[in-house]
Amino acid sequence: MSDAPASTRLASAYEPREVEDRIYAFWEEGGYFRARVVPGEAPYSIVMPPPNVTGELHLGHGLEDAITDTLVRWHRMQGQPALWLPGEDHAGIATQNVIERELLKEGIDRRDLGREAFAARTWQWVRKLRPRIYEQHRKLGASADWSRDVFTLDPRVVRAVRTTFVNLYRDGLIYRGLRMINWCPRCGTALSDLEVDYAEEEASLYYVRYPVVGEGGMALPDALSVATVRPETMVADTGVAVHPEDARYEDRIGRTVLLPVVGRELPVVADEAIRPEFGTGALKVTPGHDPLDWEIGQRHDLDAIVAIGPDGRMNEEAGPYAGMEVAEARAAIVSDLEDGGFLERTEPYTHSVGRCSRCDAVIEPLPGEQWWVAVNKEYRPGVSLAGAAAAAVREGRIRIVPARLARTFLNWTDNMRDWCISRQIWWGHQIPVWYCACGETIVAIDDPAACPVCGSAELRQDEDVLDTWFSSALAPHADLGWPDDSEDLRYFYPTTDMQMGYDIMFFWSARMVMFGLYNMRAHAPDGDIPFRTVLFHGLIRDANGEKMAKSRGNVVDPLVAAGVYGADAFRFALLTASTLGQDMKYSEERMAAARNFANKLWNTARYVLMQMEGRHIRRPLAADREMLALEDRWLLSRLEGLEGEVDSLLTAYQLGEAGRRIQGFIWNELADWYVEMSKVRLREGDERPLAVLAHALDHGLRLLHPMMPFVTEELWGRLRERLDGDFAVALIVAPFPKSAGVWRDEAAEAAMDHVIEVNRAIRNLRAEKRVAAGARPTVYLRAAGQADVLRETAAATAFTSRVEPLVTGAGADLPAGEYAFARVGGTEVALALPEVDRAAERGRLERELAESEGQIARLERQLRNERFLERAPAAVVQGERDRLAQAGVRAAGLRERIAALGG
RNA sequence: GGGCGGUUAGCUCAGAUGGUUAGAGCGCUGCGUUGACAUCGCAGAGGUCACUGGUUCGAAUCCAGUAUCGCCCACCA
Repeated sequence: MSDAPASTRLASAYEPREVEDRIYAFWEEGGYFRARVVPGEAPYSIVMPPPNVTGELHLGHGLEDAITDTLVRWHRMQGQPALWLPGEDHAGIATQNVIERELLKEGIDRRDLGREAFAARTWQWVRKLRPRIYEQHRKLGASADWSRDVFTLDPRVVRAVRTTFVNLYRDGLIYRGLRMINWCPRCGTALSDLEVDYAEEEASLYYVRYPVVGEGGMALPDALSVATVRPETMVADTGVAVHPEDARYEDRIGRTVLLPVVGRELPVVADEAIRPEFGTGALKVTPGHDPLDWEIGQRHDLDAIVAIGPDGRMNEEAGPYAGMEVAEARAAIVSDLEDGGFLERTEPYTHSVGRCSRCDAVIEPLPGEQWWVAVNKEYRPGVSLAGAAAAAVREGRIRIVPARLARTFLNWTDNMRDWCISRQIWWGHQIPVWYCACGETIVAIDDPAACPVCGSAELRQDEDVLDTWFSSALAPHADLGWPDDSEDLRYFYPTTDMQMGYDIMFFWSARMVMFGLYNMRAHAPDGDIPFRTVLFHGLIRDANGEKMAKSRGNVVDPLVAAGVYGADAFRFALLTASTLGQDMKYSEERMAAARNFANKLWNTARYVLMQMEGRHIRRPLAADREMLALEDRWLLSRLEGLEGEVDSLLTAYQLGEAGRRIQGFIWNELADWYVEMSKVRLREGDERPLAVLAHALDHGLRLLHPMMPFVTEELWGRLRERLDGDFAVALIVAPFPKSAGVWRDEAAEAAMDHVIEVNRAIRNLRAEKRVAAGARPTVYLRAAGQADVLRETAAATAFTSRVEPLVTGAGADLPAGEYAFARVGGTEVALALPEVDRAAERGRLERELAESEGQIARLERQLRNERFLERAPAAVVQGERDRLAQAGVRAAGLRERIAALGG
């Protein structure tokens, strides 16, 4: 791009398609994404939340790329070695489901294929998907270090996972245990609590009569009623429970009831967990199918019968109902209960039903042998996985943005329960545990060759794989090389920032903190945390506020949006659409607006470059300030103010606000005012604006580059050829502007504000009075304090407002004739008119007077308030006095003019 | 049952530590082809900042409460 001929004119509209690929290739060829280790320099590092290899990127990834790339580029431009570490996630259940669906299309069941072949097939898919994911990131301009790309099944990650597993196991933080689990019958695996989504669903509450058994096993006419939403689990009932202090059932405790239909005798036990006010106050206890019942069963030594199989069908324990789906069995049992006279009544009932977050199947609570992480067990005195994570946030070692989400984070870590990490699927990190026929269990990082006890080589590896989030939890340190003591790990860890949607706060951030602190604990107190700051962005919904989902058909492909509007526009639109932590609605209009901004920037640059054509420009020096015109000093002062604002906003992660301010400067100050004012001077041979234009464009492009990298790089490349000075070879590595404070000029800003307001007043009068567009009426500017300023900018006023301005003192007389009047501060604007509608003019002036008097009344009230005078800062009080004085002058002028118009 | 967020112009949203007459984009109205840009320019209309009370010289902003929409967490038979 730097070899573009200097005479090349820019197209009149920005064409992203002709720029983006070329610029991205230019960056890659320059190696700018590759982070170097520079001892002594503080690095910046951020790990990409690895997209699942299930498919293409969605809008959320687009937003993440925009956020991350902005931060990385900003730090890179500040000279820091900046690492954006990309990756992809194998996404166990999600990917397995995708492949299963693919196979199903070919009529193949994965079980017929076998584990090995299934994995081979899935690897094939991964090899196809990863390049597509890279391609998408590239289109969006992501300056990630692809040379360090990590896939969560890479051998080195496998080693990190196994090492973590073994260490946790040896510390007693991983154990195998029989517990109540969430079973997805569709996926055929256990799930963690987080992977179950609960939703209210309409159901029925069945009241069922359990006859009381008398002495000798005779059924009495007496019965005990229970209420249940799951009558099909009756076949696995092993007791009935009541509250110990429930007077209604006092005499039933310890007796026996008869399970209808099945005919089994069940003990009546007393348990504190029973809520006497619910239903009948008596609970049928089914330890095999309900978490609460499981606990009650444990306390009272009741058997756990499992009557629903892993496939979600009733099994042989269900007797006559065996083989039925749960719903079928429910209907059949209800019908049988009715026939037997056991069904007392049925009421409609709404309760929450858990469904698999991956496939939406209804979750069955089942007892199962699974691997667990003991999150609350201490591995050092007073330190547990969950406790350490909470402490890191409480103590401020890890900062959460927005801060309010720290409460949510802590609420989770403070109440965390053991984490079920084993999954009965094939795609993932197989658990590094081997069983020998002799009974020995081997837990090891490397595959063992033989049993250390009996020497047998006949070892069977545990068939389960780990929860995908187990490997994700290692992301920062494992991606940087842990368990090796790699140079990257030493230099880039702890990472600086982390960024993700708040929806995966618990899945990912909390677990990364737990495992980071555990695995890196030798580097405590400061080197153990996985990241210093974690940002949680909101979710992108569709234009109606609905969650985007493939099943709803409302997803927007980021590449399509970026293709239509340009990657820069896409990024800028998302960054400025909302604030961190807040959801946003996707809006085509916003995309178009951002596209228009890119085009505005393009054309502003086009103008500047055309003016510079054939010259070499020296940038303005603060020492020459007195040589510059008012608007020059104004623009440079505004620019420097902007640089300070952008710096503090980006430091505070207020990316959107920073973007809006840069846009405001470029469009409303540089393009709308400075460029317009420069035209007249340049035409008359005053070349001073060139240096100012070039400098403002240069810095504007630098400020905007992190958010809109393509168009800025393209333009900057053309600009640097014509600017003197020691320039970086590319904008991506050019220094980010820092406000040096040399150009701040409050007097110039105040003066230009006045000039702008005067011009606005003139144009307003023109429009109101319907002065013909081509007419150049005289305008008298009777100025009190700002006469010099108005004279200095008179040529610009003449040009931009299409008038002949005459600046006079405040008291100067006006030639006879008709005028339209306006007042701006100490300046009275009198626009000469061919004729005037007296009544209309009088009405307008009276409206203005009323407004002015209202303001005066308010200010006087304020200034009579002694407490205000006493307590408000002097500057504020003075400001109010000044305003009152101005309002007085304005009102007086209006009254004078109304009088002059006569009755 | 706990916790959190939203409520600001017709629409979508900004308003970081309380301080001019509350902003932007889109939309709307009027005018405009002045060689950077019609993906544009100029001007304009449009808001009791959800409501009530409080703190303060001063509140969209801080506090308490209310309404409403939404989200998260919790073993709601």
